[in-house]
Formats: sequence, structure tokens, C-alpha cells
Amino acid sequence: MDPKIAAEVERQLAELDRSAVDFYGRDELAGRLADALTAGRPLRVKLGMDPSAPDLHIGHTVVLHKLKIFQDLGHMPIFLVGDFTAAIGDPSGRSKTRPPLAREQIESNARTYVDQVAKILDVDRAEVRFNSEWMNAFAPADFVRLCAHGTVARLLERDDFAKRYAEGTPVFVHEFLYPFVQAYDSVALEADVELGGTDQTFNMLMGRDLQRDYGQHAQAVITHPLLVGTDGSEKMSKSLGNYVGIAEPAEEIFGKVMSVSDVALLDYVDYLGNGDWDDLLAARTAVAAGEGDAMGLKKEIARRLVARYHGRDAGSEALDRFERVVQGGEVPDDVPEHQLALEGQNGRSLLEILEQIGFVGSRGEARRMAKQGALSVDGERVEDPTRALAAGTWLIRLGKRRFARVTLRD
RNA sequence: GGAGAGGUACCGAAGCGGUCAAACGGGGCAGACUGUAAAUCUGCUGGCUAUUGCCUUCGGAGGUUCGAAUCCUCCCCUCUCCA
Repeated sequence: MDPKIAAEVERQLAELDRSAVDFYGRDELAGRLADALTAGRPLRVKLGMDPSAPDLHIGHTVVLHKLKIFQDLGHMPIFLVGDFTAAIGDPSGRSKTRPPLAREQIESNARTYVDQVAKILDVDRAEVRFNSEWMNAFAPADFVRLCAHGTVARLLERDDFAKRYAEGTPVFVHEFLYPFVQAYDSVALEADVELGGTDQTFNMLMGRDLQRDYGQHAQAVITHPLLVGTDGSEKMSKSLGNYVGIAEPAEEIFGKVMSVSDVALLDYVDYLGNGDWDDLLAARTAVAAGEGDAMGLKKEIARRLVARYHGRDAGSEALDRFERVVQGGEVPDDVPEHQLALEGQNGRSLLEILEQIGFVGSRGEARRMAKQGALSVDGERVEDPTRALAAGTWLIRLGKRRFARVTLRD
């Protein structure tokens, strides 16, 4: 082999190893990479995602950045939106059946995905595909033939199914279909590589088997660590609601990162830097040893993440806002304004106002909050929520984070 | 198709005729504390209401009873074993 090609293969593989947990078929891929480089052909690299929630979160970015690395190396990223599979519901890592999504929901999620991916990947130089493209053309007989490529025993070996079966939680037959479809996607796309989280290992390996059955090369599979969510224990996931969405407003991202527990923070340094955060390693080591400035490190990570998705200035602004509002207890300068009509001579009760501006879901909740000392008007704690406000403008605060400026007039 | 077990609030799970708006745990929210929206501690966690009580909840529909989440009937759903 041409030594220049060999060196390039080594260089690229080293890049690809970054932040990977497992790399199945690495040696095989080395050969194919050499061929591809010689022929000037890019590798086809698949990353699939279910449009099961409108937001992509920072956990996804670990693997999205890997896709970006492939792109930068001159290969072809394929971002596959699993619109067909979303209608099945990925059982991976789940302790219950995932509810299937409505068609419209899937479509609107899919659209926002592409926009969000564009923050990381150059989507103009990528293939964006939907698996309904080929799956909708599947005849029942095709499906049956597809399913003949796997055995029940293998499916039952899967940790999540095995657990559920043992616990007596229902496992529906359609959930078995998911890995088959995901595997077939690799066949349809003729993928050379598939990327995913470690929870996707089974599905992706099944793609290797299936591709061989269909007379193709088996794709290489690179798995990546799963980021823990803001709760610090469960993996970050859309359905658990412990995620930091990359399309969320700057202050939300900042706040959510700040609420991550100190221990989980270490993973964030390790997995989210994409090689650019080496300057944080010293701080990371110190915090890991229990003597560093965890808070400072967390602020810095929060700032960088906001900057990554909203621009450099937004990062500093979010940091500044956090220090003033959350730490300093100041009133933020972007308090939402509400205009309410004054009814009668007595003004309107706080109960009513809180409900109207959507701070509480019920009046009972407003009463409870007030009793707990969470309600204040113009900086003064109010424990009686039935108190009425007269005409004028009032600053209402509920809890630490909810502010509103309410103007009452005729 | 046969035989058992079970469906309770956001989730898990007690309760098995009145004292049940329903124990307990998780989650969420709030307060205190703190370098933090971490940790920890405390409280709250169906709706309406002058905190006085009223209204709606325990898979669904009926029924028994002064009174049902608790008993009966039918239906729907899940799990296990057998076929």
C-alpha cells in the first residue's frame, strides 16, 4: 500500500477513535478506508435519529460531532431521520413500551431536527434522508422476509427485553421489529459506518449482519458514551425530561447546566469539549479530587455551551445574567409585561392575576405558594393571595425564577 | 381455548365497606441553608372557596348499601402457566 495512504488511514482512524466507546469492525474499515482514499471515494457514514421530541439535546451532540469529524475528513455524512421508526418506538434501554407518535408530530419534529443539526453539521454537504422513503414501499411480504434474518432468541438476549420479560412488563411484538428496520436502513443506504450511543449497539450490530446477508460489506459501528441528564443519574433523554436542548433559549441552557450535579459535570467536560476544552482539564482534575472550584467550572461550561449554540456574546450575557439574577438576587431586565383590565373598583386579586398570567395552574396552587412565602409584589413578600392590587404597574415574583410586570388599568 | 394474578393520583406502590382526596417512595414545586438553579434539611403536591366547607377522582359501565377504591354483574386491558 502507498505509504502516504497508509499514514492517512492511521491519522483518520485516530480521529475517529476520539470519544468512542467501542469501534466494531475497525480493522475492516481500515482496509476500506484505504481503498476509498485511493479511489477518491468518500465513506458513507450513517447517523440515525428518531424524531420523538422537538429538541435535539447536548447528549446527541457527542455523536453529531463525530459525524462532523467524518465530514471534515471528506466523507459523506448521512443524517437519517427515523420517521418510519418513530411510529414503532425504539425500545432501546426502555423499561416500558414507548408510545408511538402521531404522523404530524413526527413531521414537525423532523423539520426542526434538520434545522438543529445545521448548527453542527454542514447540511448542504450531507445527505438528509427519511427512512419512510424505502419503508413505506415495503410490502408485507418484504417485511416477513426481513424478519427471517433474525431469531427470537437473539432478540430476547437484549438486555432491555430480557429485563422487561423477567419483570412481567409487556413486550409487544412490534417492538421486535425496530432493530430489523434500523438494520435495513443501513442496507438501503449502503452505509460504511454507523454512529450511535452505546444504547444502540444491538441495533447497529444487527445492521452489520443484515448487510452481509444482503451481500454488502458490513458497516463499521462506532458507539459513544451517553451523557447523564441534569438530574445527574439517568441518561439524558427526551422522554425523561432531563435534557438540555440545543435550540433552547440561552438562559435556559445556562440554567440547566448550572443545575447539573457536580459529579455529573465531569462527564460534561469529557464528552462535550470535542477536543477544544483541554484548557479545562486542570480544573476538572481539581474538582474530581474534591478541592476545585466546581461552581466556576460549571459556569464556564455553561458559558461555552451557550456560546456554541447562540454565539459568543450570548454566552457572556447568560453568565452575567446568572450572576446578577440568580446569585445576586437582582430583578432581570427582560421581565415579561402583562396588561390586565381592572374590573370594578377593588382592583384584582393576586389569585386571579397569577392565574391569568399563567404562573400557576390553579388558584389552590397560588394559595399554597403564597403560604410558603414564594410570592412577592414590588419586592415585598405577600402571604395573603386574596389581596387585591389597584391600578398601576406591579412587579410580581413567584419563587426564585418567575417574574412579571403587570399593569392594571381600566 | 383453559387456569390463575392484576389494573389506584405525574411514576412506583399501599389500602380491600365508614376514621380515604387516599399511607410510603420517587419526581416536581416552594422555603431555609450554600460558592451553585449541586448537596442537605423542612414543607407542599385534585379543583373551587371567607381554612368553613363544597365538588370531582382509585380501568369502563351498571348494581347492592345510610355509606364503596374496597362487595356483586358485565365489559375492556396487562401478566404468568397450560394448550
